[in-house]
Amino acid sequence: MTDRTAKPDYETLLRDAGVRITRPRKIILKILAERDDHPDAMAIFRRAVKLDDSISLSTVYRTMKLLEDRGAIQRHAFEGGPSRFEPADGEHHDHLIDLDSGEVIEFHSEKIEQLQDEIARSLGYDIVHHRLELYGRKKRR
Amino acid sequence: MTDRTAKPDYETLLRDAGVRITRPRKIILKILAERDDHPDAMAIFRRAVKLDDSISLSTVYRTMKLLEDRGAIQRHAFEGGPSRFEPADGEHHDHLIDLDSGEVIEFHSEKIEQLQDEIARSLGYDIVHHRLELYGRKKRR
DNA sequence: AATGCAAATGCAAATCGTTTGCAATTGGGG
DNA sequence: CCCCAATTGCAAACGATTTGCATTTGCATT
Repeated sequence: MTDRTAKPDYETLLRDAGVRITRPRKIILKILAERDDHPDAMAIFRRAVKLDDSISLSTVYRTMKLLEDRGAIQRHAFEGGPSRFEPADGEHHDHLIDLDSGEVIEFHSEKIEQLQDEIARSLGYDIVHHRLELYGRKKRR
Repeated sequence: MTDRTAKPDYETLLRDAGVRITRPRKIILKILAERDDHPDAMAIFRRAVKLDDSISLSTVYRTMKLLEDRGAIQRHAFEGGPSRFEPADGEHHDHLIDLDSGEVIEFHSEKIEQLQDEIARSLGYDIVHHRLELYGRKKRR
């Protein structure tokens, strides 16, 4: 059976797509594979510099762009701050952002997805993509 | 009976809240009251200059900030472009953005709202606000 | 109607996140 | 191991928005 938790081997995938696997790209891919949060470009840059202090911020931005175009990562522009990224493996989900900590919690509701489709259809539109973000605070108990 | 389509008289409301009603602010309020789209700061500035060519873009930005803080308008950061605004009267709604024209269509789904609440609650959060945007294209028939 | 003064303005310069031009470096196919 | 286009680092440019500052202006007060 297929291991649904296995991360795709982007290094190979990208090389096969004609993308050069350079030192900076290797490092950024590694950081993305190991992260368990939703870092922004600067956070990725900081982590990258620890592994190779010659990496530049523009390369991080360029690489994020490249990975996004290739469908390897997703970019999220949560309100206020800079874009934050996450690998695009796994299934679609939406986000709950903790207003106090900035922490991002993922969730998914098939019901909501269906309702969105119905609404768009009834307005004469096909959904290309959507964005559902809940901004909240931990319930004090 | 109450006229549910009546726009609040922001001029009076603001003055009573200790905000000075200046020439630029009068003009911007007028533009907002008459608009039927979701203009960004530059669009509002362009319309304002026609009524008083001494208005500056920073005043538009400052006024949008002030109105937002006072709850008189809502700011929407749709993907890609600059923030766009709309008066905060009327009931809550979400947005469908036409990817080809940039046109914004408003909709509301009580069912989706309820589902959101349920989800946040089950995650231990209170929703402060949320953002639901559908990006789509007109169905070709 | 004239006065006083904090609030608001216009302008230009600064900021933030991100992109880009360019000369120097490098991956990886031949 | 050569070659050359792809990629890099750097610095400068970018678009949206904010800010410092000297000047103007609402408007509460005489």
